[in-house]
Amino acid sequence: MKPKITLKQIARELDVSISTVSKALRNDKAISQEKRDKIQAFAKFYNYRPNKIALSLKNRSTKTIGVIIPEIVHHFFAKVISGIEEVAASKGYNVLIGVSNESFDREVIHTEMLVNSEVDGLILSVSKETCQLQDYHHLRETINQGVPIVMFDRIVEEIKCDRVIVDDTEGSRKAVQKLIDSGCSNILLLGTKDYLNIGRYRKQGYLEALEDNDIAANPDLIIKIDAQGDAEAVLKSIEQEINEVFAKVPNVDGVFAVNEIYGITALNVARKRGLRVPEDVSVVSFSDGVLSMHSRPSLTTVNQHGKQMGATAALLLIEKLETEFEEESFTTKVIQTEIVERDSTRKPQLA
Amino acid sequence: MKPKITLKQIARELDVSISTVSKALRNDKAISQEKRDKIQAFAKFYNYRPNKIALSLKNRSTKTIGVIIPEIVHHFFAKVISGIEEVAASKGYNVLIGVSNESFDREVIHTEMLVNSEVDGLILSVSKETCQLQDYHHLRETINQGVPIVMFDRIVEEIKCDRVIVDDTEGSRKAVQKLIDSGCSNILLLGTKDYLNIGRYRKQGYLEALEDNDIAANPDLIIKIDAQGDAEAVLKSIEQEINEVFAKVPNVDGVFAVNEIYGITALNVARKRGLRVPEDVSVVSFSDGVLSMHSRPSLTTVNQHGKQMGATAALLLIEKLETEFEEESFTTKVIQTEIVERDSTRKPQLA
DNA sequence: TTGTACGCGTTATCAC
DNA sequence: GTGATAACGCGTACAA
Repeated sequence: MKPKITLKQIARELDVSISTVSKALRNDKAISQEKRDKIQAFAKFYNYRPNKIALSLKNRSTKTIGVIIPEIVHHFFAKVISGIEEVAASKGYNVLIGVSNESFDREVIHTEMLVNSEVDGLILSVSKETCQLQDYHHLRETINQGVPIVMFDRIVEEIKCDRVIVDDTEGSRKAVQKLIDSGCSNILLLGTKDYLNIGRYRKQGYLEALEDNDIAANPDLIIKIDAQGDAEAVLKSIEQEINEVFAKVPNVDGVFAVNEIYGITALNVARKRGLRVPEDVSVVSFSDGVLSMHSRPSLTTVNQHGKQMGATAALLLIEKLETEFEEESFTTKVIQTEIVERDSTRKPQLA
Repeated sequence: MKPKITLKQIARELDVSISTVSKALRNDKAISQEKRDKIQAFAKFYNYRPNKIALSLKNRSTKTIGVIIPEIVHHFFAKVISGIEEVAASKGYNVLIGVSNESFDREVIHTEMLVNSEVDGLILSVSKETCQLQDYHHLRETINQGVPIVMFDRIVEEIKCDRVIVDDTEGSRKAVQKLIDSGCSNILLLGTKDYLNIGRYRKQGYLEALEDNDIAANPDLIIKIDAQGDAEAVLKSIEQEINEVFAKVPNVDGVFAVNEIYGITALNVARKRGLRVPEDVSVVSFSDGVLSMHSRPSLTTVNQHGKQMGATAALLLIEKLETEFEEESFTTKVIQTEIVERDSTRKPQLA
């Protein structure tokens, strides 16, 4: 039954000035012990809390971090947010979230809304559409307005800002090397369109690993999936694409998928075709989810450490926000991936 | 290269008063057409945007909704947020997120931070710990401060507020009925501790379905999982519990799990024991995730419609925020569940 | 030791 | 038509 109370009300109630109350509450020795005690007790009783909006206006800082992601119903992004949230909370920051839904327009709208004095800084992963359109004016303006940006995962190389990325190329290389080490030589790459950096880099890692081992790349074994629609439809379409490859190139003995869904689907398709996993065909995928742990056989993955990415991005941003003299220097943090070996790959054949 | 610009700066630049600028920008006919045009052009050129913080202070409304959830790396909650976000964005609201991590203290801290003039209203699902401690002072205070609350999923019956819940009991009843219809009679319930409403209600639905069909409940077939720790460890422990039941009661022919993980795990355990799914044992689970679609066989589930829950909660809240005369009336919306039939259950035996 | 005045950016009211 | 003023809630430099 206590409505919000302000300094002014306390002042009137206790018959002192507002600034006396303000000082008393910050325990300013200029105020007599007696008054301090009295005011503090009163404030405590009425559960006084400084109005954050007023403070934000005064301090020109909202202690709030904006986060814009393409999609929240996605384990990777959820993990990133959890990392951001944890760090932010520990440093006294709030997290304001916008979801672009892979749309350029919504990304721009969210950026403008958030940057408009609502957040001190922005963490974002650009939408697919933005990658395609290559229109980054909203990001430039944000930075010009003095709001620092940290990009993660899907970064834009043309924009100068702090970045947190995964060692995509290296992660892929390691994954494919693992397949090769366990005896695979006809390795299918389940990738995405190249306009996404992750699609490009992961393909590059795949190619590097082949080259390292003097295996010629087979174009038939590189497919770029670009399915759209609802989940069930996408699944069907992926299944079909994979099926076609298996039909065309019967001696496929390894699959490297750029994400978990593709990996699981490949695994299921292979088994439906009567192939044993991992005996006949091994599967590794990049991963951001929970599917790999629960599939049968469980899926060997390249762990992206989403939570760590989020935490790193938040630390980078808060550090920038809290250092006075901002020389124009930008950091790029590369989060190392890690292969989590499960049952969809064979142990390396030692000699 | 345009730093933030304020009314004051425009006024000085154009040598008029601040209020003239303010009026001109809102196209007030009191200002001469000439000046209006000039000011508007100038403002547009410098990309003027009213400072939201100042507006919040003035209007005593932040156009921001606070959301507190126990866990964000969880498909169900991610979906709820996506529903909230979508509705909020369409109504011009922002979403501020706090994650309690199932901790009472963190829930309280987040509540206090958010309610402290930062948000106009709160949407929340209480943490497990809060359910156990039954300490709801932070929620009461929030409401007393005039900040409306909408609870979803994990609600607190002692607190009067709007609610969005799933028809847990009915959903469970339907699921178990489905198992019975397809010929099951020894149905294992994989539940959780009763202090969570969802645990209690889902068990109740299970019991109701049995009773409806004159099947006596077997205590050995009702287990309450309460695993904690990291994901892999939890998984092992669940597997073991399920294994023990199968060993003790060999004629189990159906499993009803209160969540997807338990369902998938049961499915995997059954198959590892050489049982065929769905021929020997059928499995149905409540679901909030993506596992069910990708498992083999795919899992029949009770869909919770998380996104719809979020959207409904947001609508309820915004409606309350935007209606002037708030009579003390609270709504409880029940979101209907829906059985999504996949391959872990047999088709009903017709006669 | 306490109070006054000012500014953060905005809008609304009222005077000129 | 236009501008000065007050108010939202706070903190702080400065005056008393």
